Amino acid sequence: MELVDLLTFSVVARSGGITRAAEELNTVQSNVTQRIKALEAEIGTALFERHSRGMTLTGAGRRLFPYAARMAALSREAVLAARDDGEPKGPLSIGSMETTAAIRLPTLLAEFHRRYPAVQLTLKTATTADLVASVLDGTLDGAFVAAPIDHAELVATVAFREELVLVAPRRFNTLAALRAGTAESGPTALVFRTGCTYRQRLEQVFSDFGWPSAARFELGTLDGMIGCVAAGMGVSLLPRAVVERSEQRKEVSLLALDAPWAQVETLFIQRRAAHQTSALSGLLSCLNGADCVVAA
Amino acid sequence: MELVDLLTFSVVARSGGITRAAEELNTVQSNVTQRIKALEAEIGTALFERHSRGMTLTGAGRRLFPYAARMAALSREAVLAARDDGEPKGPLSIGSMETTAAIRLPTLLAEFHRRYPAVQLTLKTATTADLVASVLDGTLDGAFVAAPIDHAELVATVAFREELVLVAPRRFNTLAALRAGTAESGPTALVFRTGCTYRQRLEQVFSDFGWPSAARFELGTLDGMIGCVAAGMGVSLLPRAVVERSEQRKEVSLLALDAPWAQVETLFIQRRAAHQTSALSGLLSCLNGADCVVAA
DNA sequence: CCTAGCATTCTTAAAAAGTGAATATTAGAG
DNA sequence: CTCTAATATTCACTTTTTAAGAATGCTAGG
Repeated sequence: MELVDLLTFSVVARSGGITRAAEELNTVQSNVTQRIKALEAEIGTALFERHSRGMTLTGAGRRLFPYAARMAALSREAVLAARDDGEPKGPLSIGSMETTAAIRLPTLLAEFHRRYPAVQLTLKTATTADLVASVLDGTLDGAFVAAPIDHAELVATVAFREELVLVAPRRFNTLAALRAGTAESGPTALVFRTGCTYRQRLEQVFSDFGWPSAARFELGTLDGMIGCVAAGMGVSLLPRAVVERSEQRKEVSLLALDAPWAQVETLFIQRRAAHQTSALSGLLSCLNGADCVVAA
Repeated sequence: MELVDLLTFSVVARSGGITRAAEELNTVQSNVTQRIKALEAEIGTALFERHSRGMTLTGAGRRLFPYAARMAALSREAVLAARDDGEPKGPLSIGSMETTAAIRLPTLLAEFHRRYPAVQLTLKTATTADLVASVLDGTLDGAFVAAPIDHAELVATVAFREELVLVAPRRFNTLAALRAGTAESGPTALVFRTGCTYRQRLEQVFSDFGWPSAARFELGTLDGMIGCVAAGMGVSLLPRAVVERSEQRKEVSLLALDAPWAQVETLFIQRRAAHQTSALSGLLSCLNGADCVVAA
């Protein structure tokens, strides 16, 4: 059994047919058929059920499938480990939640690139659940996700601790004032896109305040959001560090929340079993060394 | 990079030379040379340092080496997982300490074989340290070893709890009598071969009794040992369950020890990451179901 | 009862891997 | 210092494996 066979198997299983798989693998049907047949002969069981509109996995195929992915990931890792002579270089795939990417990573990654210019870093932004899955299957070397993460295969370290504050128009300088000065259903919530943890948190907070059905306004950029708050359009929930400058410029009010609402941790996760590349070590040293962890 | 290449690499690394590796792989030198060269080209680094009397691994080679073993183990496991349809069958490699193999396993394995005749079980006996290593590298599916085992990659379950008792000649019916009736340096210790946990324990007990330099007499069989004790040759340390019959036949005295000396656990260990074969599940169900766990 | 989409089979061409002899390199013996 | 034995490498050649393309067979859906 060779890795090519497993790759072929994997693609056929995913695409559900020899023809589609052949296309994806840039080869012809007959070739794929032979590979699958050889694999089935070697293992001694049918891996697919054939029907006229494609193939589906048998029980044996379903059991084999995860191994194909693991073997592929392991072989990739092996090559990287062999190449990795301690000098951070080569590819490094990192994932991040949207907000962290927007707020925290620019400075971190700039520092990282300054220190280790030979690393080709790619950043993928997605939701926490997606990122966890990607790290687990080896697509990503690591990711910044929202706490809590509790998975036996993952190692998590606290990357950032944020204090979330309500960002309100200047005229509301206390929570009481905000409550008094807005409609029954609450102020408009200015939020990032769905899947963002801060957004979920804001919705919890609003619910706790008795504003479960407050209006939502979705924005894509941090500056836009602060601008909208300053213009009196609504309130938002953001890390204090990010909006402190805006407060000092007297554009907005920052309203502190009770600890359970305010505390939020961003974790950096990586696979427990994986070899830690020098590039990844470099990133972690940037994380720790570059004073990026903001105390709550 | 294919699995064959990694196997070739692995053998060359282990044997330290192309010629020896070629022999082991049943092929010719030139072939191995080509494979290694191709692998090095693909990875982009030299994996071996060539000198006139063979080859040794470079840094990159040393980093790659463990992956070769892991990939091989994973591919073996993949095939077994695919073949395993829930009906215990096929090969199952189990390790055990000598003593456990002699004392506990016969009934357990008989029951196991009765229930699952399609499983081809092989039993390897060795020391705990060896067994742990074998389980970790995938050579064994599981092993019975002496507690404590604390390794992140292993899962351990208590298989047997034994009460160890001093087995003494019939005339010593108390510990005091034994102390009084033997020489200053203590009685002869009848022990299994080195590496056996009960032997270590007996040596600790003797040391605690002030007999650090008592004579040792090494025996290979349990019956021989009991016979020697009965003949008044010395004392031994064995699980109570094993020697109870001998006591009832008034051949020997059983002298209980204080709890810390008497308690000993036999663990069954398996790799955490590994797929649990049906055969292995079957063995575990025998362990739990067959009332093999003797309460302390 | 066709037809379109799919898997399989077969033949042939190409690529890869294996073989064996020749060659180069070097440590150690004489 | 030279020779020898052990070793890796190179090269020409053979065998095996794999890929490609055409042809065949199967089946659901119109």
